[in-house]
Amino acid sequence: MGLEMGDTHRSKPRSRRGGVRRDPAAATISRVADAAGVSRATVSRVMNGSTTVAPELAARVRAAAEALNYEPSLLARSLALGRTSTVSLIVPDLANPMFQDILRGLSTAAGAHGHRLMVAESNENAEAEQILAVEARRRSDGLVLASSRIPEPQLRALHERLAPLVLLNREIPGTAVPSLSVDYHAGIRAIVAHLLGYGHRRLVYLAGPPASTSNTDRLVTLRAEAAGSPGFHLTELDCGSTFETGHAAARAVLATGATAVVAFNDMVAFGALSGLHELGVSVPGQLSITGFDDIPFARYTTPPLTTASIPKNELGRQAWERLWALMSGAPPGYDARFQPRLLVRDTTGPVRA
Amino acid sequence: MGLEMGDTHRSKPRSRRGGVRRDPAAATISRVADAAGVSRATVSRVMNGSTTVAPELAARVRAAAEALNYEPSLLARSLALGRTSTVSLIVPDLANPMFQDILRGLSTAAGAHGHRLMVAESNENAEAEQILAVEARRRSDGLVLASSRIPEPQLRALHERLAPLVLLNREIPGTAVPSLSVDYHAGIRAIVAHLLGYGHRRLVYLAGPPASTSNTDRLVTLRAEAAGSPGFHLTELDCGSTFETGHAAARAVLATGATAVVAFNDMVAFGALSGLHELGVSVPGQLSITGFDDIPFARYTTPPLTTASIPKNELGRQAWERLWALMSGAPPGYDARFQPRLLVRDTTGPVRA
DNA sequence: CTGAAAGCGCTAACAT
DNA sequence: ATGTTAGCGCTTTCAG
Repeated sequence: MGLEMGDTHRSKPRSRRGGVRRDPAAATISRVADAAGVSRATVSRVMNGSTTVAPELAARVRAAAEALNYEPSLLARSLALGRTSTVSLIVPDLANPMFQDILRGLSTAAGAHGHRLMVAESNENAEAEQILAVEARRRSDGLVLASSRIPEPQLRALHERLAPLVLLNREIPGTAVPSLSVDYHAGIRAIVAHLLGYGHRRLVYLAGPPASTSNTDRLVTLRAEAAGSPGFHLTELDCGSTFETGHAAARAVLATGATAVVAFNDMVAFGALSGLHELGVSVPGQLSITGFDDIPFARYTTPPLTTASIPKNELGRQAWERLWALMSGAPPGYDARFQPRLLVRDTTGPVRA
Repeated sequence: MGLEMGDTHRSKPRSRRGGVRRDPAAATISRVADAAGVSRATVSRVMNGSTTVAPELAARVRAAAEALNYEPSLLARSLALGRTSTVSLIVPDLANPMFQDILRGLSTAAGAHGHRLMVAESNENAEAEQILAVEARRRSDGLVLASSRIPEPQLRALHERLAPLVLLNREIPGTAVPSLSVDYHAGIRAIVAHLLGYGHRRLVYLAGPPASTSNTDRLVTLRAEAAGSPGFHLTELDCGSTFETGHAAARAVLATGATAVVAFNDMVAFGALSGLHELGVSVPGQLSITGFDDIPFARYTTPPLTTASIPKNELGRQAWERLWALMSGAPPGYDARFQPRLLVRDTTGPVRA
């Protein structure tokens, strides 16, 4: 099949200057072209399935590629094409199932369109997140920021450099950055109404990370509700967003004398539940607990957790849709604010007489 | 500061051929060079912190870069350098906390060395995994395959194309591919001994995905133990690796008449626990249950799950070390097989009289 | 210390 | 239908 190597495409001697070739034996488009006795353009055409190549030539090219174990460099291809077919996602905490679900939704949707996903975790650190965001964006064609902890001014200053950008649980008012979020206000109202209906009047809120805007949302609504309902007493406890912080807060919760605890999210609720259990407190007998997010484990705890469910996977999926639209110059969909669905399970009950 | 634009570095007119520039206004090294009145080489030197540049020139370059909002193209840089500073991870199931922990360990370690992580999920599909693996590898400098479901022959055929490659919970005997794994045999033996000590003689194994080699390991040991202990009766139930499958298996578990269930992993154990709970079965009163992995939730279930703990984060961290060694031409560390630690919690107890 | 030029591997407009 | 060539944006050797 005449697969000998030549150098017909390199008029000047290859003097091993410039960039570093990793594997000197690696097959390149030029080698394949030489081996098949065609031009690189033809090889490129064949590799990309162009129909305008004579069957015989195409066969020769394929044989050469096969023989040389040729695999086009995606890097070079990306550079030439101006796109990487990769998008990035940044989350505050990979350990949180909530973000993992978003990750899955995004990964799946992007994958279905031939795109890969790059992930990075900011560890709840706003500084780190900014660096990561810029770098991640530079390595890919688009970026999704989930529950970004970046303060508004910085985010506002940054958003143009990050475009195409999609925000999850965050928005930049006055800009066209697509945003998908959850109506935490509504979720909290539903939780409070549920608790009030059971006769609870003394609630304690296990607050999440201060940089979390959704924590602020919850707080604002909680305070408003407390202010609006006579006899409704609210205590706020700084907590965090993890099992551990929820678990550690058990004793403090007890000390407040509250009859119901509204946890920042399911992880915290789960931790508190466990901590309370260790202290011999029965739930919901002595104390009611609510979570937020409805992570997969929530329905399997004992007792199953009352929580506000949000469409995590959908958030990821739709983030992809918005991003894809942005990347292809189409109009992104309208911003959406998903309404949480209250799932009354067994960690809440009537207040003890 | 003389930041006007010029075209001194383009002898031929830029006729907008070849590759597609995404953003025509984007700052490139050439523009910065022109603006600063220096060569691209100098800009490159400055951007990469070379000390051999005259302070005055360096300042001019920095000013120009700043003014133009210049950000070097990581893509072009990667092409020239021959490396992407990115590594990839492929897991069967992103929903499994076990893999998420590995992901975190790897992500953190890689990040600390200035590398980014790319993830893909094979959804327990061996075919998809092979495609993903090859592509992921082509986009990055190295690959980690976690609990790969790729059959041995294919994996063996593929491993050279995937190098630098590190395997987690999998190995290719006879090759030099670094492998980090868990001694499932030992873990299962510890679990069985624990159960036998409580007087259990009829066990049921909730089997994981058939393609999982670690499932095979568990099975082999379980059968050996059963064969070696008179009176020890083992039933095998095909199950899977998720909550749902564990939950769905509850009734079947009961039907076996076993007094203890050995679940493939914590997720399955958790699902079974929940399913049994719904059927009014008390654990460990009527039935004992064990998991495997010790995912974060395991200690928070009610009752807390008896399981075999494995160093998930460490697996990710060390995977990075091996990969990094491979990529830098250093000898990778020795293969390691971590010994699970049995964590006796409250889902196991004496067999009912 | 700086610049010129070759090179990384691929794509696509243009010409034949 | 195929080849030629310019170009993607950066790095690095070499010469001065």
